Amino acid sequence: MLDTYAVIAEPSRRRILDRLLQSDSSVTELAKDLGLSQPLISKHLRTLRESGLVRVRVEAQRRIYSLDAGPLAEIDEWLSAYRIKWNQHVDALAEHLDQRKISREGTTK
Amino acid sequence: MLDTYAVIAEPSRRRILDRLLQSDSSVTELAKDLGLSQPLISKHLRTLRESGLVRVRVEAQRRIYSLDAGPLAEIDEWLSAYRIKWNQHVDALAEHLDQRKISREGTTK
DNA sequence: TATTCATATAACCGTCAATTCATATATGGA
DNA sequence: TCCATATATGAATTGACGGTTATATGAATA
Repeated sequence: MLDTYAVIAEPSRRRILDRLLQSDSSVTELAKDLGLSQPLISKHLRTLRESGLVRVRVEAQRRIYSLDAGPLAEIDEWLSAYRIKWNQHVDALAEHLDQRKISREGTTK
Repeated sequence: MLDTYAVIAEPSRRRILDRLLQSDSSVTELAKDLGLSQPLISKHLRTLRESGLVRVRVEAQRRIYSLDAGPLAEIDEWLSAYRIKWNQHVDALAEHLDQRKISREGTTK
């Protein structure tokens, strides 16, 4: 089973969470809203369920998924040790982004 | 190239960052402290470098790595939308506990 | 009951990252 | 110059994960 860090490393799963932040949703509704296949959504929801980030309730044939942000607190705690630091390094960040931009300008992608 | 979420999804890389939070360090020192092989540390450091989370300076034969927490701000921002949710959860829990407390206050027990 | 809707899951494939081993590069010191 | 130290990197392996297709399960409905 994936830990919370690995779970939110996946962009589609973050989109699912962002969507559930707005309102609870069924699987089909999520698939339609995010433009992803139903099996893929179901798979991601399984991962999210197993990591405790979403919960399900059954309504007739539908499964309604809702957000549980609790597990994200662990990451927030880990980040807190770094929060003091990044203000000190704003200049370095800007410089780094410039470097990345320059790197990408030579690529086909 | 991995994005910041993927970079910190790797436990060893988080350990490297945690280590660098204490003090700057050479590759060999990191390898020794974390009990990982030198090539592995170098590879993780490359990833961390490319994502802007660490910087290097050369001191004789050594490369001294230091932390740059800047990119973590992106994750912190993403989390901020959820922060209110787990506070709600905590509030709800606290309220629930308060209710129980109030209930008990009427009883002889 | 037959059918349709909603969801989960199995089987499979391709990709990609983590890890190890061996080696290259570069610096400092004898 | 020769050797040791410090680090990076290439090659190869392995395993895990995202995504698709096809199918199973089960509930609602005509």
